[in-house]
Amino acid sequence: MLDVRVVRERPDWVRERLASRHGGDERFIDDLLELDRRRRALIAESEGLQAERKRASKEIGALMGQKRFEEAETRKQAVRELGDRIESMQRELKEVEARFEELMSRLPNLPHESVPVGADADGNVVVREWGERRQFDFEPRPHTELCERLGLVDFARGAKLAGSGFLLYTGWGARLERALIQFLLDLHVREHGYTEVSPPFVVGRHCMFGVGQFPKFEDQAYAVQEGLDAETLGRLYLIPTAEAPVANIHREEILAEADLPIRYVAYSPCFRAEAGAAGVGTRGMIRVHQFDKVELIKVVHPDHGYEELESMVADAERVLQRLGLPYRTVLLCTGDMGFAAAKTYDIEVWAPGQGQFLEVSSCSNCEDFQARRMALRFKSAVDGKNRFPHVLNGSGTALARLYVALLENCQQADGRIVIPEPLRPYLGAEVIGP
RNA sequence: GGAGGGGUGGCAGAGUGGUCGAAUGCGGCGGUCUUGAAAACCGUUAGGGCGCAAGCCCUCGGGGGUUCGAAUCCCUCCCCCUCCGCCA
Repeated sequence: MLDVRVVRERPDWVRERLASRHGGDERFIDDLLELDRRRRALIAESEGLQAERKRASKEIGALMGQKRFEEAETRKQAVRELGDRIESMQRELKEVEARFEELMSRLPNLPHESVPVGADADGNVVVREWGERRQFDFEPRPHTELCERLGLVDFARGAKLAGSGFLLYTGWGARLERALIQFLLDLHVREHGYTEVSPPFVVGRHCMFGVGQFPKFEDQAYAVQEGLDAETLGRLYLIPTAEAPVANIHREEILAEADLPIRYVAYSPCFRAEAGAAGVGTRGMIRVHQFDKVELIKVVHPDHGYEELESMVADAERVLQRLGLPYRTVLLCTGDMGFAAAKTYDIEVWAPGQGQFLEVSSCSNCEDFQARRMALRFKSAVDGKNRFPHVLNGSGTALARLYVALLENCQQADGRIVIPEPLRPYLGAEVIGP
């Protein structure tokens, strides 16, 4: 959620910033400002009347105390009419406020000044590349083929169970997935100082709203229903990312400044309906309805939001460095960023079997956009005022695509997979294959 | 799922229709005293909104209602606790 005051004070600037994203949203600014004016006028007026009623009611109480009942009755009649006016005014205020909130909640965050302006992914900027792409003396196979040959993932039976886009890992395939999760969690906990949490894999809609998933992207979520009770449909949602529960941990709290920074790491499966994306890269494990992810979340002082973003990206990159997987880090342009983000870096790992880079991490500073939506504040040690912290999220990293890259990069001519050194203790093997 | 009890400020805990945004205690912060600390004493300490400001309004789990007036009465939803049933 944007700060209304900023919209009020610098509407042209806000319009320009919004237009630099995907565009279109800037046209709501005039409506928004009009609703804001109307809203404040109604508040001022109805509060004046409320003050009057409050005073009069106290007087009535005093008259009753003095047993001057007739005078009290006369006053009551007048105050009753006042009450009616207040009520109708507040009904109108409520409507105006609902429309105002609706508009506010659908406006995306404003891009940070350091974000390149661009319409789509073509405007993104590669900020660094790491690692040498391996030279193969044979044709590197795609992960799908490797998985099938080695019996790591049973795509057909996964689809049989839950439909296409759901994976059944088997044998060493399942063990490798588990080893990766463990490796990632340990890396971030032991070496990067994050606190491990294990959240619910479903959240209420208030949490989805808090991180900016709702209301705009409700069509992308899996809604849960309890048994046969249709009333309960939509009370809970399968999480699309651990960001949904973890970023909301301290919602509606006022933290002490000394509590900051807070750094959490969490493993969770992620569920994405991917409505409208049917047929787009649906083969294999690159785009699926359920995948595992280790997520990083930070809640930090606004003065340090951007240094914390840089260190978060470094933490995520370390994953690929340790595994020896070549990658590049991309600064997203205004047109390619997510709804809540003010600045985002994507990390893309090289997948030789695909002949392309795969996005395995997306690290964003959402500034106070989410904190506003979830009423997350901290008390400033300087002036005692309550302020909104910056909330950051980053994948550290997504598993399915990391898995793809690992298999494709580490494959041998005979089809075996040589496991990267740091992962061996977790897997309990150096090589997968016959 | 059934029966009962309960949600008040950072915490504990009063308040059952009026001057109550809320006693008191603890904790926190500031001060006095002290070489320093403790103790004692004094003061201070919820959130949100509107307003240039003075100030005003709202909030006692959420929403709705009764009333001139609601923390207090009614309805409803949510959450927590105890017991029973079922169950990983």
